[in-house]
Formats: sequence, C-alpha cells, structure tokens
Amino acid sequence: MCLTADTSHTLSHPGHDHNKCVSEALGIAEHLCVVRGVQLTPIRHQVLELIWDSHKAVKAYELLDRIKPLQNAAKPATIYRALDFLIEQGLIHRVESLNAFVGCTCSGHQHELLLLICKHCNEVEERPAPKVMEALAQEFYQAGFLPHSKAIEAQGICGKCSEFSGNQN
Amino acid sequence: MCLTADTSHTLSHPGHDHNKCVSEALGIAEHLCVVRGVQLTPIRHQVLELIWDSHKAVKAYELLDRIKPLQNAAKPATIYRALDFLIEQGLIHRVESLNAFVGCTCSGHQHELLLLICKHCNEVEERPAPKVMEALAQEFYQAGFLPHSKAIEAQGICGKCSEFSGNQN
DNA sequence: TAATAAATGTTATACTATAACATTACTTTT
DNA sequence: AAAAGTAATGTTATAGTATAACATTTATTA
Repeated sequence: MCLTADTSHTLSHPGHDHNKCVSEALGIAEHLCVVRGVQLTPIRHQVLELIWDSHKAVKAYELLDRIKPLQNAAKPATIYRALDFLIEQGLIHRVESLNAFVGCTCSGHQHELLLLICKHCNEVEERPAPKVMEALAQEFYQAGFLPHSKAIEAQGICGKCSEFSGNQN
Repeated sequence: MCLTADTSHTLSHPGHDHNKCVSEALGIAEHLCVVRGVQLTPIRHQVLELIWDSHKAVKAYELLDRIKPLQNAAKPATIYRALDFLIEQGLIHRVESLNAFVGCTCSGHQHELLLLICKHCNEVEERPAPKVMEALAQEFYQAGFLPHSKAIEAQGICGKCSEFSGNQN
C-alpha cells in the first residue's frame, strides 16, 4: 500500500480482487481503532463498509439510503457523525470538489494525498505524491503559512478510461 | 501580479490600498470581457464587485443578501449564474473546501493556483506555486491521468496572523 | 453502584445548488 | 425595419448537503 507508482490495490483494475481490498481496509481500520482506544461501533463499521463497496466517491445521502435496511432509525446525523469519526481517524477522505467520501488505502500512514478523480468511471485514486507535498511545504514556508489541512484534487480521465476511449472510440 | 513571493497585492497587508486592488481587478475583468466578446453585464459586474469587497472567500447566499438592495429581484439563480460566468472567465475562484468564492488576481494568466486559506482572518491568498504544478504534472503523467481541473487548497494560519498570535499572545 | 463520558436517537432547520419554464433584451439575417 | 435566433434574466419550485439542539441510551471509570 501507498507505493507511488503501483496502483494495483487502489483502483479496480481488471485483475483486481475487490474482496481483498475491502477485507484489508476493514482489518486495518479495526486494528487501528483498537490500538488507538477508539470505538469502531457497528454503525461506523457499516458506513465504512458501504464506502468500501467501490473505489468511487459516495455521497452522504446515498450512504443514508443504503444503511437504512441495516439501521432502521438512521437519519442524516447518523451518517455525518460516522463520517466525522472516520475522517478523524484517517480511514476515509472527504473529496471536497464532490462533497463525497472515499475509503483511504493509506490509513495509518500519510493522511493527505493527491486525489485523482475520474469523471468517466468516477473512481478516485489516491497518490502520496511526495514531490508535490515537498513543493507544497516549500511554498507554505515561503508564504509564512502554517497549514492545518490540505485538499489536493484533480478531476479528469484516469489511465484506464483514457485507454479505452483512446483505443476503441 | 502573479509574482511567486510578492504578496503585496494579493493580501490586505497593513500598507495595502484595497481601492487599488478592486479597481485593478475590475479594470482587468472589463478589458478581458471586451477582448473575449463576452458580456460583463451589470449583475455580473456587481457580483464581481461584491466579491472584491475583501480578500475573504464569500458565500453565494451572502452575495445574494448583499446584492438585493441593488437588484431587487435577485434570487439564488441570479447569483449562481453570475458566479458560473465569472468562474468560466477565470475572474474568480471557487474555494472547494469552503463552498465559497474569491476574486482572482491572476485573471487572464494562470487559472489554477494554490489557495492558502487562513482560518483566523479568513483571507485567501493565491499562489502560482510553479514547483507544485510541475510536480503535479509529473504525477499525472505517471498515473496516466488526463487532468481537466484542479483544486489545490490548504487551510491554516497565514503569515500575518501567525505573527500576531506569535508575538502578542 | 454512582458518576461521567461517549454514542446514538430524534426533530427541526439552515445552508447550498439546480431544474424548468417564462420573459426580456440583444444580434443577426433577411 | 421585421423576423428569427441567441443570450441573459425573471420566477417558482425543489433537490441536495449539513448542522444545531436536546433526549436517550450505552459504555467507562471512579
């Protein structure tokens, strides 16, 4: 996980075993919560699982609809509280330019990454992008700016989708 | 304008003449619209002026409230249409992490910049950050990603504010 | 067990944004 | 100048995103 160039685990490539993605992500989440002494309650676990249903960014109200069969009493606050928790713990990202949420494959490591958002397949790829982060740090220093949080997002067409449209369209 | 390290025109420093900021920004906007053959109508001009009232990011409904004395019939669509136009023309930025809008000091030059958002004074500083952009381009290339638009934002404490809190608190 | 803190339930509401269609104003063509 | 077409605005309604505030329940600690 978190290798700069190898995206085999972060995007749903043809040969990609998504069950493995999910079980890895949930396993790491469970472990981190135990270590940190915070509670990955059933609701929080379910929301995380629903987010990990795909590599696409998911909307809060979509999660609400999808959790209702499991949690009859679910209301917006139910979802937003779970999302707040998961973000705090670095288990998911908020995609600012979409008002949506996506699972984090680097939980426990670096928290702020470059997010590549494909407009075609809607999947979001995380990249640690160390050179970008370094250049940003320099820029902050020059500006005398003390960063608390970053959002570095690009929308466009991912490699997979541009291959298809390039070759077949 | 658009100098990497000189922020004298982009942030309201003590010795900052904001009238000059505004008249420059409006002058450039008027000129660009003429050159491009697009209409900077009274509503669009007023919205741009309201945004330039400060270097802070402004919310759409705040603009709506503030334009009502001038445009009695103003409704949400009035504002959002004007905002869409101004963004298209590169005259303002949408700050994704705030759902808010800020004047662009680099209109006509580079459109996608690093935005430094101060949580204390709420001002937004634009920086071209060429090294960041270069590193991003490399990263896109490595990922096989074709970017259409970027949002590169940091929230934190700006130089001005950290000086004050550092020295006086 | 009592006290405290954490999480969830519940109602209400605030805030952000767009769709859809009517009307007006401006341009271009005839 | 009249007609046709395009761009901008008016207007109503509604969809979508998010939080506040207070009640209740569950878990933790003293």
